[in-house]
Amino acid sequence: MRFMTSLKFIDVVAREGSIRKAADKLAITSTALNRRILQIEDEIGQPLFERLPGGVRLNTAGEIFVQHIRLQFADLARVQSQIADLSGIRRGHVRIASGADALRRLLPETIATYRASHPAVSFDLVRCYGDESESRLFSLDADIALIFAPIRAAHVHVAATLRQQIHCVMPADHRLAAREQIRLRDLAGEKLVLPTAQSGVRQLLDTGLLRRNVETDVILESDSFEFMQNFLHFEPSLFFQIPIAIGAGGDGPANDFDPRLVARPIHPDDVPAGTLHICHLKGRVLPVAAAKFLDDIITTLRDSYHQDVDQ
Amino acid sequence: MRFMTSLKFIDVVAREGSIRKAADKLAITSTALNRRILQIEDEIGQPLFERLPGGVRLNTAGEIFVQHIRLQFADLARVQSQIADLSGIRRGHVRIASGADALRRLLPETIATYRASHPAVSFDLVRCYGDESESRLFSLDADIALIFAPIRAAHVHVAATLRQQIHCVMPADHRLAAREQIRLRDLAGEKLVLPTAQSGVRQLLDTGLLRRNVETDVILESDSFEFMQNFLHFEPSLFFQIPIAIGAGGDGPANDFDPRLVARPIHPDDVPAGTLHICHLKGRVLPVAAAKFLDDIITTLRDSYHQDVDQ
DNA sequence: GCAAAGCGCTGCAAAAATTGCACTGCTTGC
DNA sequence: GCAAGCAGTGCAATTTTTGCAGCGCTTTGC
Repeated sequence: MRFMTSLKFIDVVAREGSIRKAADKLAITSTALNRRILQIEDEIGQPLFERLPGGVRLNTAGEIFVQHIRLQFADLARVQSQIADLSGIRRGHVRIASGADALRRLLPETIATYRASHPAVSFDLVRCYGDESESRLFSLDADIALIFAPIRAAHVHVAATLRQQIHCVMPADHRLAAREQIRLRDLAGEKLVLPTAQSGVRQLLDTGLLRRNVETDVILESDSFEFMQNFLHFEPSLFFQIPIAIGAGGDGPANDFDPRLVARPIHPDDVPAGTLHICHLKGRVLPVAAAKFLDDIITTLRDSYHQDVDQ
Repeated sequence: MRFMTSLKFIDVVAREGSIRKAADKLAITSTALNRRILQIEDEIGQPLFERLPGGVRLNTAGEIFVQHIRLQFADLARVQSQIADLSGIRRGHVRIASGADALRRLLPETIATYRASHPAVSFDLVRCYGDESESRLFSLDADIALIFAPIRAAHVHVAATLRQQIHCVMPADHRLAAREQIRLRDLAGEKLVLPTAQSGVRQLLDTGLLRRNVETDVILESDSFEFMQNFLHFEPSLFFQIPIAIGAGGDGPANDFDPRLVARPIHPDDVPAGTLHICHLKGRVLPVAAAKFLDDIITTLRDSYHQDVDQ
């Protein structure tokens, strides 16, 4: 897209924070890039960047303009996929930002199903915590975000929510495995494996544990659910998940939760249920492929996971 | 805006329906323009125009793309005015499409009041009928439309509505001037001066007259309310207006309705009240100036005209 | 029925722009 | 106080865009 290059250049400079670095990335000389930026600033009538000793940074006008640029790119992509649709090709690209919770089963399954009927649609999946997911929506680097945490920013539109009770995962022969529900006081003295502090699961757990003053033994902290689950086979301990991450509740053939492990819900009086938010940027027209995929996620949750989905 | 020229060119070609005509308008050669269009079609991967013997016409892909282009231009204008706002200049431009009804008092008064506090904001006013107003919103040639007629297109967002009973305007010494309300049967044999068939007032009147089979004498048809009002001084006859067009109801000093004429409402059982719609394009973020002006119109109607405004 | 006019499109040379190189002035970090 | 890294500038090379002349085509008018 020749007519978008100057705009793309500005976007990259804004991201890199330096004209020279951006020029490197764009495979042109810094002088050419510099002049393009000066020219556009001239056309706008105001500088878009502050010149700092170590590079450049967007000023307020630049922030506004770059946001406009990113929206243009996203909208152009939408228009292109819409035009491609006309010739029956049905191609497109969907960019998702998701917490680790949805990576075990929900997203792999939904994406595979979607691609079965639309093989020309490609996907981008970035695993990140709630705050980054939100900012990815805002910078239009993601079309859809799955966030298991409270939503902070006003620019996020929540298309659907799903209540999830935190479960305690343990070896099948653990003394707590006999219980139907776990109380927090049961965890006293137990060895815990916890997700990092940024995780929504951890935040919910922490408030419960702090309030009740339960003395626990946190032996491991990780941002990888897979690692934590594997760890349990080597040192008996407890870790925590939400149902969609466990894969329980799904009725497909691939309920792949490890048979040597069991999951028991924590009593809702101790730790309240959290909310999985399925979101996109407020006021944005999603590309056809992304809009359709968003529908698919919600349908999958309702039909296959038998979960109450609020829309 | 150098980086928008190619897009502007496509927009103009689409409007002109011919590359050569568009090239004339843009003050370049048709060959240069032609090649720019071929290049963009190449980048899009599909033709945007059908080549006809007498010129070119947008195909479906082109329709989608041109709509995108126009939105970009409108959004760029919004961004620019937002950036200008930062430096405290508060400039901007508001484009209005309105029926003749709002031209007597509502728009002059509201625009003047607005400009008193924002002297750097300029206005564009195009007088047109409902259908054209709607298409102007769609082609982003207008930010705001005032339409006294039913809304047809789905892409129009109605920000506020105002019920308006049609009034019959006549010389003060007319035999009907004594009545508080006019019935359609009173009009039998009267000489009528009517707005053109495209006008909302005319459409409402026609359905009433047809249903009741009233025999009338239409001596004049015009699209100019001013002309029709002046005509009444030379040949006693009846013409029709809605309150905001008469200027009645306003409590400002400029109730400029001609003292030699009087207006009497038509009985609502004969001709139902019509609706004035104040609209903008659905899903569009209006430029700051336009958004503020839209608020002002609604406030003026509510406060100064004491009209019930539905939002 | 045939010429004239109008249309989109192409080869080629001129004009205009963008780019890269060498270099300046500036600040920061060691 | 000197090297390194930054944005910006003059100038020549390069790439892109433009204009001219002309082609093939269809419609219009006599």
